[in-house]
Amino acid sequence: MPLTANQQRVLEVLRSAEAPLGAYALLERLSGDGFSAPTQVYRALDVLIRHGLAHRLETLNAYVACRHKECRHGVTAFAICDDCGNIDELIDSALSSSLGYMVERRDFSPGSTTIEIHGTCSQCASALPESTRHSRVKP
Amino acid sequence: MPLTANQQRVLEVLRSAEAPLGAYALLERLSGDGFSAPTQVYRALDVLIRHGLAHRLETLNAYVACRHKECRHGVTAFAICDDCGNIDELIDSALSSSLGYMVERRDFSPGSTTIEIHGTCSQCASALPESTRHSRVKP
DNA sequence: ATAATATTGTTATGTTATAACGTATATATC
DNA sequence: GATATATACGTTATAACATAACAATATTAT
Repeated sequence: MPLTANQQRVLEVLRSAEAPLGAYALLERLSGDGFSAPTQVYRALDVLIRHGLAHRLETLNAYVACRHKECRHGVTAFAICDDCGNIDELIDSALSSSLGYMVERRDFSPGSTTIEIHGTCSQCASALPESTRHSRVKP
Repeated sequence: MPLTANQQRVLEVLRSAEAPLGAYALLERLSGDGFSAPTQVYRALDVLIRHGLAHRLETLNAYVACRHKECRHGVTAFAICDDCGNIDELIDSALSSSLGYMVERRDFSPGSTTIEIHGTCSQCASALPESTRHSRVKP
């Protein structure tokens, strides 16, 4: 399924970003490129997310490009480094199983699942002593 | 640790609610009781959440009282019924382990973790045939 | 070609959350 | 008790995030 010009542009900006971007941050980087209002960004994001090409991080109100070919897998967990803003997109079968069993035991029929783990990535942990570390994003 | 009057009131409203409440919904129910601005609600929520007496549901921008005595356990997952709005607060050691192994393998040092599972609870699933079901909250 | 579907740009508005300020009220420490 | 220190308070204003509604255009299928 082909993307429209606007959807392409939003995806490109997300892909070249080093950290998750909010909708208004995206808009800023796209203004002068035909984008002039938040609606346009949200619309493109909506399509990208439905196609598994981008993800919304609920705890940050921000968006990232999917790192995988396409994300139509089961459960995806996000490891979010509060220090450098880096996102790791984790797919783990043991985690999926645990979740599956847990909800099955409760007779709960799961739709979509959000998992976001805040913390410190290995690089930041080794680069900086605990005391001098500063949070770039909300914990 | 004792709660102030305002914090008590917010907690009471949350406890007597049947579904998660947004900050402005809380404010509405508390106006005429000394509350006149969102800041007051957010401040009380902040304390309640830090003390493990309430939780924020990131996918709903809403708040619930903790169902446990006090929630200073490890990871808590929320099963959110999109049909009736009911919240189930799940603590599962297998899930915690899976998460623990997963991040350990990546040398990620976890702080707080958010897990929210949208879907349909058992009551709603049996009460209504799939086709006639309507979503009360976002999926 | 024509109908049905999706996307576009624009304007306006709704919803959620925080900043900044001065005041008040507790909680310790002396 | 007096004094410092921490929190909590109410108020006003504004920031940040997201959607509604509309008319126009472009795409796709029949």
